[in-house]
Amino acid sequence: MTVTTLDEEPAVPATIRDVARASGVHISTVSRTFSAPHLVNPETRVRVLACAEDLGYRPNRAARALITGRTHNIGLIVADIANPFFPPLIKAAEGQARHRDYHVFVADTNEDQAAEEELVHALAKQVDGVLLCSPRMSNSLIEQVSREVPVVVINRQVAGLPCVMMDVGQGARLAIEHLLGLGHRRIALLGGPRGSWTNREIRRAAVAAARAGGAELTVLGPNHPTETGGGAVADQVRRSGVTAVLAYNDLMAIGLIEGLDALGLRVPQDVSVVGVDDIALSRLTRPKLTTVATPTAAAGRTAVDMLLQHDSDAPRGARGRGASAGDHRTTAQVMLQTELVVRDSTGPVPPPGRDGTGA
Amino acid sequence: MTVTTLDEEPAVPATIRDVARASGVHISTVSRTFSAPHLVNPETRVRVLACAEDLGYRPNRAARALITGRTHNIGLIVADIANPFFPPLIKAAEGQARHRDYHVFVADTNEDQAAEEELVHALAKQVDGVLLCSPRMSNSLIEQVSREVPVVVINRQVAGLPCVMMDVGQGARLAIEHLLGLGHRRIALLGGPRGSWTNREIRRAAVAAARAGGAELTVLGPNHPTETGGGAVADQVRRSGVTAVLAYNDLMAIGLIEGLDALGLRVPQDVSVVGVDDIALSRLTRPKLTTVATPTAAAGRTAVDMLLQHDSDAPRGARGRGASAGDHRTTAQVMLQTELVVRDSTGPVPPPGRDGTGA
DNA sequence: GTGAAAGCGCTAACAC
DNA sequence: GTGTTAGCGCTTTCAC
Repeated sequence: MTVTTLDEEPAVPATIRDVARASGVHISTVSRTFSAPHLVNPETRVRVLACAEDLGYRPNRAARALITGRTHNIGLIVADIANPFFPPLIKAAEGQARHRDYHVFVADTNEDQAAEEELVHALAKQVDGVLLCSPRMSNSLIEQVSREVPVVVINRQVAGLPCVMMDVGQGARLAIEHLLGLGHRRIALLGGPRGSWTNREIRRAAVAAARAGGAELTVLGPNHPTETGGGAVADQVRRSGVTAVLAYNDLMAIGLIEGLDALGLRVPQDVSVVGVDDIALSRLTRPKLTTVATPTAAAGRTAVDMLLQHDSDAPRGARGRGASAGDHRTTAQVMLQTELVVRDSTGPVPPPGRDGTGA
Repeated sequence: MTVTTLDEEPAVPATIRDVARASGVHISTVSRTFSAPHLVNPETRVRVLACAEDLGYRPNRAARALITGRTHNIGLIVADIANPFFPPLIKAAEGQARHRDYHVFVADTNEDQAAEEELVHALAKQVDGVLLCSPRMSNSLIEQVSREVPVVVINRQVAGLPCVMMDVGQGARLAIEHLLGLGHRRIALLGGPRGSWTNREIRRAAVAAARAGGAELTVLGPNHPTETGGGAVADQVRRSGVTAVLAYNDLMAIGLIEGLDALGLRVPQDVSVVGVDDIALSRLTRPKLTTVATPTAAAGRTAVDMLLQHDSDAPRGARGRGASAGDHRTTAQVMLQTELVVRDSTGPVPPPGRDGTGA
């Protein structure tokens, strides 16, 4: 009358108890076989392992996490996975995490602040830490989140929290100086999304560099940081009469070039355009894009390292209560260098009066 | 001598017990307040909710999953997140999942079959189902995985498993017919990665269409499905003397165009090139790419729907043992239509002897 | 080296 | 409508 388990494929995953029963030991011995093999008699170990293999047993990481407090997962929240800026960062983070036996869960917020907040809370208990990439949240919200789960912020500076930044300010300065060197004196800055730290940094540096060079800088924006967003301002750029544009990112720069093209303006003959990011795409368009290269892969790796630096520490939550998310970890702030890559989308300032905009 | 919890920010996340203590009810009442609010007295409910809010309590989804058997997460495994083909699919899947109160965890396998297998196992217990996108695994491995966790396969046909496919075969046929119509009779097919179902479908259809049109089809490959992979065969294409190429995907097509350009061959004047996927990028290159558009967003949405169609069913594993991963769900197989988008990378066959390759 | 027992945070019968 | 109890799959003292 009892239902016996036949030697078939398991309809339901085997648990630690099934393995214990099959190998004739207590469940704690099975547990040890997987989490502390050296504590178990070699003979017992091979027997247990054989039975486990046989039953297709795999430790349930979620159950383990409930007691150890460590899931061996890390969360990575990005604004827009379709923006080619992010994938290299994601891949680098995944690679680095894998080396340390961690898995990365990626979540996309669609550039939406509310989604961002909701996601980070949903992830909080399922991961040992979260990489917040280019967050659009307010600083205070980020701080609040960081009390719930360890956080490393990428592409933003938040006091008291570990941050990995790329020096886009320096990059923007180099870009402006490059344009000044080509003779440009009327320059536009294509602003990015509201709430973006990167955007603020670029603007601050660009404004300063332009002023220092005696150039006039027009700020256009905020804009959606996509090709569409860049294309949408082409007409505005034309009317503004500038001879050069620094865009918030490559996608916008490329969209702008397309848009200008449709209006009959050539890049770089009529207008010079500089992007930021150096996404793979920027080498594939015609003209190839002059841009500020950001070390995205390095940022991903560094962020993972910073998050996992206390890997061997006491667990958070559960048994090992005490270690608050943010405290006692060195809250290092790392600034990675950027560089200007000059390609074909920038050129000498056109002779005055060359098109209808006057000079 | 006892450490009392002060009214400070929680150093450790509040549990259901903390809320119970604070609101003077039993933990099961707190539980009900969150998972079945209608079963609890409105007055009690508001009190509990207030305390919960106060303590910053959030139900631990992992602990809940342990008992309900449902995590409200779904896993999405892709070959290469940096391939622009995937992000639209990912975003669509995420959007659809969110509507049903599910979260999507994305994992990247780096086109590596072993990583793919490892990842799917690691994910299995943390999600209610897995979307296997363009898997490189063998069919038998996929079937094995599907006994561990519900699976929906995207971009591949596996007997007995729910699949969402895009009819790239039809697309390839249209592409070849388009080239035939332009007078091309010597055509190359740039093969994609080994183990790709899409690759096999394209080849099968292209070979058939070419034969039917009396054209000669040279198959080149397998190749890595990236720009680099496409650029690497440019010389081979030139030497083969073909006048048109159908590439496994847009990335390879774009890489090939770059490579041909470097060899002094113009597209489409000297060689016509067709891609597959219609990634956003294909509209941004010069020449704009003629390509087979695949409904990636629809595929993502459909796959989520298929995975979640038994949403309200008994839980898998845990208490509700019995429902095996793959059984009793309608294993529908959906084939989504594709279409040919003609842009600027294809043109009439060049006059014979136009370049050194002869005719 | 191994077993017994407690318990992680939570839900789900079942009483009352 | 609420409390009691058992237990999800696992780890971790503590004995022996």
